[in-house]
Amino acid sequence: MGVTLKDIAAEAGVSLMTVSNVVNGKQARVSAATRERIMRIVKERGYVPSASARSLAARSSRLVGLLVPAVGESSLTIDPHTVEVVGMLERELRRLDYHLMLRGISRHGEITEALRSWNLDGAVLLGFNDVVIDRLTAADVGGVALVAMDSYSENPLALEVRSDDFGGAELATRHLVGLGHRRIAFAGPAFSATGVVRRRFEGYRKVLAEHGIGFDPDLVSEVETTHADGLAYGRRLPREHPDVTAVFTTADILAIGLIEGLAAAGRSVPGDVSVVGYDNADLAAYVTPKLTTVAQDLPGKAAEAVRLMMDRLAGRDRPAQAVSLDVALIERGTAGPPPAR
Amino acid sequence: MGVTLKDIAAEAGVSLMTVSNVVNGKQARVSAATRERIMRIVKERGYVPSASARSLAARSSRLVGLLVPAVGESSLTIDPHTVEVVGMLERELRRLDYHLMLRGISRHGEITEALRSWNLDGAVLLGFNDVVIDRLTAADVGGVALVAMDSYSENPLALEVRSDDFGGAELATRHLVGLGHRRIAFAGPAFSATGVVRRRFEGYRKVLAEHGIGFDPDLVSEVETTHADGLAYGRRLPREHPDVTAVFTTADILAIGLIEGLAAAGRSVPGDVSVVGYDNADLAAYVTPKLTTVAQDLPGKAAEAVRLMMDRLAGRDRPAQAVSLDVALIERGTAGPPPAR
DNA sequence: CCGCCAAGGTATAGCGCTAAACCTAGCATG
DNA sequence: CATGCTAGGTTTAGCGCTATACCTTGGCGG
Repeated sequence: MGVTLKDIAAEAGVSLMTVSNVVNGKQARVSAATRERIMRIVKERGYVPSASARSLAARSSRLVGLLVPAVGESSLTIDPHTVEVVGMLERELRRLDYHLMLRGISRHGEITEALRSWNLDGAVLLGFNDVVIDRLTAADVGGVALVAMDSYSENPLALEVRSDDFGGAELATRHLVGLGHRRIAFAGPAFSATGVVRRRFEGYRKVLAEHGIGFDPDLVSEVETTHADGLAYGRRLPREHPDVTAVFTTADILAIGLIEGLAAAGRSVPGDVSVVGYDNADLAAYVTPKLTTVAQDLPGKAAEAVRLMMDRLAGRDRPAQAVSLDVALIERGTAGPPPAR
Repeated sequence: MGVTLKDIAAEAGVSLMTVSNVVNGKQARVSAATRERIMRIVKERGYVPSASARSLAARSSRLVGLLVPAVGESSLTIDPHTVEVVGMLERELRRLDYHLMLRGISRHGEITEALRSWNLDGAVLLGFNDVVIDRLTAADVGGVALVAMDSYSENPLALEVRSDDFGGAELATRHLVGLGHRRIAFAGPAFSATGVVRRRFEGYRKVLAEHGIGFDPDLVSEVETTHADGLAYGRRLPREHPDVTAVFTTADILAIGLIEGLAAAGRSVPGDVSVVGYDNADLAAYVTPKLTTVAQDLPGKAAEAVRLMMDRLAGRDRPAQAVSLDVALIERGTAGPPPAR
């Protein structure tokens, strides 16, 4: 069916290797005239190299895995703010003539399997918690450039790209403190899920301490990153902690649920309670009032991931194996001064 | 580095083909005792088959492409409601032991290249307009099972999965008419982009006609599927057509922008103007008031796409090569009776 | 005039796997 | 006893490509 190197070689009256060299741009070995003749035939015949044959012979696949957790039989958990990163990764990699394989991972061993089976040159780990990354051993990932996103494992096998979560939390909390809030709650998922939440929590605590505000563990709530859980939290918050005037959350979707819950409990935002989200999802700008939130540098994240991976593939590792990207506070309508007593 | 069939064969004292047969579950050829011995060694040594070698030798890759338009150097255009479909596709395919390759397509020839280079068994075309699909010729796709999503090309080379766009529009428009609206505008992107919008438009027209409501082309506006364009449209609508009391839009995000624009122009939803969206995106439930919209069967879409593809791969094509999935109207808070005069 | 080198190739040997044809007991059958 | 069949393998011949070693020229310095 397909045109192969051999066909081209026969038509051009040269050896197969010469065609291979031309197709792969190995300039040194071929005269300009031959090269042009071959290229013309390649175009004419619509020759497309076989990636599997290449990968087999060259022991490099120019394939990068995009590994995403898949809980059991359920669908992939690509949250909306991750989608953008995926799109950007694909573009960057395509520019470098790499391809992306999307793979859900439900058991730990599947990471290894995917890497080995497809002979992946690299992989991006999206949304895995640090434990999974720490469990990867050198035996698992021989020679594969692994980039973990938003992890705080210090596993030297994995390159890491993340936002400055500590700094983002500082920004948000400082903003609330600056507006005059003193009873500021923290809502986010369990720490164990990923170091990200812990870093944000630590940023929050640090700012409280800086301003001499006593830390009250009661104001820290474990809330999943969903609208429903945010809603439930918002409903009970005024009852359980009527003195809370502001909430820092670790996700926009949670914040939006929270605001709806507060409304259901008769509290207005930002009149009675201020809310700050995290991620600056598109949707943050679509709700009313528009959400004050912390924005991550998504394009930067994708670009850094690719850069780190390419550096490792090229063997030029640099000292900094973990990159932390800047964040910014986006002030919109959900954070204001606390209500006058 | 990797363990190969040969290693296992040597250790088990059998030929390489026997191991291959065991690994691939070709029961007939191997005794149970041998099979178990081999499986044990396979487990012990952590053998993982090489996908490239398989794909080369077997002329089938168990790889499915997910082809998405990429405009020039820009990032992939996976809209949020598409992401869910992607996740579901991945899961379904993984269950069947297929893998997914995500690939942005910026030039027409790239579809062919991707198919051939990786020896894809199948591909899902996401978000391409009908023209692109019509341009695919048999030469391009020899033997590849192509499934186009949301297209209305009648190209026999492509299997097609879509929602009942005509019916969805009927549902929405009928709902508005039922509430008493007579001046109902239609807002969506240009028809040329995809047959989807045209089908929705036709559904809208049909219901108007059914109820003896004259069709006014002035009430049809070309608005891109973005918040910004919806906003702009909402701002100018009351000025240009003060008598319009309802708008049917082809996308939630557009509808949400529209509502904000109407508010800016001093019109309230649904008090002054009713709005119906399309897609039932998550965000439709997060805005205030919650958006009345048409829901598509996303899981069904993914499942049908995989089913059609597997049927074609197995050679059991059925007559219906295009599947149309049911839609449902989700009544929430943005559609009500027209204001009393 | 010889040795040597660079330029421009070619020949060979796989990469790891599978499809297909082939082999060989051992046993039942007519 | 020749025949055929089946179970349980083995052998052979690639799939399309790349790495590596090798082979020719012709030109040039010594």
